[in-house]
Amino acid sequence: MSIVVRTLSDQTYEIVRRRILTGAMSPGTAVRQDSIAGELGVSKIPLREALSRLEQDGLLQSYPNRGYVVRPASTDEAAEVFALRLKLEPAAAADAAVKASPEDHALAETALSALEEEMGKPEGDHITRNRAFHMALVRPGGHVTGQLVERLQILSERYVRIHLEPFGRNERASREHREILDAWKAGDAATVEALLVEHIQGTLADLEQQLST
Amino acid sequence: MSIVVRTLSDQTYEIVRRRILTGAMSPGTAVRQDSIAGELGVSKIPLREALSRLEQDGLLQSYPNRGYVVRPASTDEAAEVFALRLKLEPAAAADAAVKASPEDHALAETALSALEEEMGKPEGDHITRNRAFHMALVRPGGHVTGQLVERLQILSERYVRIHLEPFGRNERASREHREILDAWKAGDAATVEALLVEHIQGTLADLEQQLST
DNA sequence: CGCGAGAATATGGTATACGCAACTAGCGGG
DNA sequence: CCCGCTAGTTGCGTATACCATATTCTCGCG
Repeated sequence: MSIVVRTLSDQTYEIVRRRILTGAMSPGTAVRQDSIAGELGVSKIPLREALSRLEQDGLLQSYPNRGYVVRPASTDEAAEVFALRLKLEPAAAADAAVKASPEDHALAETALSALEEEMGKPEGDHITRNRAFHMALVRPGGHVTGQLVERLQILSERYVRIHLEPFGRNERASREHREILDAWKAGDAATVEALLVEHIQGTLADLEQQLST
Repeated sequence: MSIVVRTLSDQTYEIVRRRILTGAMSPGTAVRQDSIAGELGVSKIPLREALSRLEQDGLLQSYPNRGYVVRPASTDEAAEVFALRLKLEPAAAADAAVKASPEDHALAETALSALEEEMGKPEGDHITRNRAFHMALVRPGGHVTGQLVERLQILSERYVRIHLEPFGRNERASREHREILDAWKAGDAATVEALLVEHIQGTLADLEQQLST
């Protein structure tokens, strides 16, 4: 199915990204290239490629001759990211719902199954699966749109992971996922868009509630 | 002013990007890492970092163990990119108009002057200046928004450069730039948004006319 | 107590080597 | 005659070693 062979750069990218998203590398910390490379057992080329990609993702910032620093997270940025998601993602998914092929339907169904399975486990990484599901809804609509939405999801993941994961996702989100996928597979663009707006706003509301405490 | 010290990776990135945008490296051509590195007089690390960034920009595509290929341009993609620009850029500029500081005003004014100056020269690179001006209007609004819009501009630049540059930009675009900047500096968000929609649609219309011939 | 010169550190970059995947070409068999 | 296998070749991905330079730290001196 998906690409099995991934380069070391790809794997390094994902490992470091996870560290940032989970807060294992907290905002403001400088990235020590030698130590991370040694720790992961890779050399500078794949490591630097990974860092370069993370900078474009907005998770790192580079200062010439001083290296990379983990970009701070802020409530302002969270608001910006969610506003952009609301502007792009529902419409993109609605558009994709019309264009999706049977294989796309199968992929989305698989993604949701994987997510639901992971929701059961207490230590499961359901946030990654959640992103995969959301992306499956958007991808058939267009390559560029998909890339932009994915980037926003990566950024929003920081906030969701930090503030919402500890409490476990509520049942509402699961129910909504099912409804969204059903409308999506039926090609019902308007319903997909409406449900997704609601769904993202729901996540945002949960987030704001946590942030305000 | 802008950062003076730029890494070799940055410079390599810009050189290769320009080659792709101008069509010097046409879609479908494989990127021969050794030859390009030799030609530019850089080693693999900066070259590969540049290619990695260009892949995220959507200008290259990598196939593991087979290297990078210049991504094809298509009318479909052009339509997608312009639809996204219309969805994001006018609102972003309108938002930025409200937030912009006096320094931001000065930067935008400078960017427009630079653009107009370049418009006079027949061989001038006014497309790069055009992007800089558009970005100056958006940047004060938010970091993430700015990055997304910039990415869309880079992609749209391919089509503008190939299909519109040979004919020189018309007078209308110049007049519109002035009007947009005036409204922007006045903080008149609604007008900025309306004018920018019109402006982008105008470019798109020119493009479609060229593509249909 | 402040400051400046040198030491220590880390980044950015080069050169080189090597394994391995993927393309190519030629050879042999059905 | 064509197909499939095999050997050679190309070029990517990665590692290692090394250097130059910019930054940071330290420590002694005024």
